[in-house]
Amino acid sequence: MIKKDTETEEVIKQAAKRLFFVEGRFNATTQEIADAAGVNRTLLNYYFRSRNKLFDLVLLDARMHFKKKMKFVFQSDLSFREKVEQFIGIYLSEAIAYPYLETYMVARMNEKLEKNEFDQEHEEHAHNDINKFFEVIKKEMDKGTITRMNPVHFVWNLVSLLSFPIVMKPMYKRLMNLSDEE
Amino acid sequence: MIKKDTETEEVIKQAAKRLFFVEGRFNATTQEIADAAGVNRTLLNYYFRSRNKLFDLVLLDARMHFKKKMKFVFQSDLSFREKVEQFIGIYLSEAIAYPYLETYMVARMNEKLEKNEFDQEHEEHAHNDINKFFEVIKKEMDKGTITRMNPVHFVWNLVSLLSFPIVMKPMYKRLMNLSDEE
DNA sequence: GTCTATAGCGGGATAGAC
DNA sequence: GTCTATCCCGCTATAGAC
Repeated sequence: MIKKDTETEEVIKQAAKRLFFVEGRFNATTQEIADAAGVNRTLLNYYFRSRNKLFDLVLLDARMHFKKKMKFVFQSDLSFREKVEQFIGIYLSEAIAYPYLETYMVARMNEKLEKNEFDQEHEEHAHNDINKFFEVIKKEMDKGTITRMNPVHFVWNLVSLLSFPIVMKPMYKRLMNLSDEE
Repeated sequence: MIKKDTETEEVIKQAAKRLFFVEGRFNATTQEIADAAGVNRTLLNYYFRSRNKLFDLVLLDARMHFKKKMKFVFQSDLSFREKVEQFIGIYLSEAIAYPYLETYMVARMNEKLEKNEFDQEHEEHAHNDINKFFEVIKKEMDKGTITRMNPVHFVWNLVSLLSFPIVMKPMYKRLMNLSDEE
């Protein structure tokens, strides 16, 4: 059956996303992805040229998606407190929807660093976005709303508390007797 | 050259440890490990029967090592505050010596969960140790030294703040312009 | 655009000589 | 205990028919 252009492509990407970020199957083979998508394995090559390209694309997609949401919050005219609350809200809902995303990013990044395949391309944008956020925090400290500290540390602490439980869940769920109460 | 019994075995294990936990090369092949150890590839099979067995063994070793150190602290007669400080100290020095250990554990664990290969064996011991720690914390709350809360959450927060930076370092080092100040 | 068939390689594991 | 040679499998990628 002939599908509308790029439809199959999307199906494959969604399947890959689910495998990687929802189920945590980091070393999924092309066959497994194809099965999950309900398509023939060779179509992955047809659409994405290689396994690695697909991996990169899916990861990039996820980052863009998250960034767009965040940008929206920070460019709004909410109060600082509201912005942070929004940030937390989005962060958590994303993390619940894609519990393995962060772990996957770390794993992939290590792989790349090993092979010196790291691409600077999208790095500068990230720097800009984050630096803007730092500026906002600094202003807030000048106002005395939050304790003065290195803005880097502020974000760091925030993200630590939010993200760690997600990353470590599969592990500590076993070690302690936890339900999903956190 | 014939080496003293189990010496080569140790060399291989050390090499694997370094690759996994220090360099973060999670998908290292048997060949790479052998090269790093300066031995023939087939010796890995000779000593450990299979790649997976080696992986498991190295991981188990690391866990034991950490546990032993921790046990020593908790069985001492230090004050609660001192115990926590010791805990933090050990945790950080371990994390600096083996920056990828935690990430590796999470990655391996996901792999195992995928394949339902999870072994309960060493789980009960871990439960016991952690439950003891929980008891200590509870007593401390009764004394009013620390805010009353679920002990699980106390440990959780502590470990979050300690561990997250280590796990995420390779990632955020790139995103922000960080040295190793943390 | 989708499939079948096949090439080709890289990796894990084992046999057997030394 | 260590090495060489070899087997075998799983996976990616591509050629070519439909």
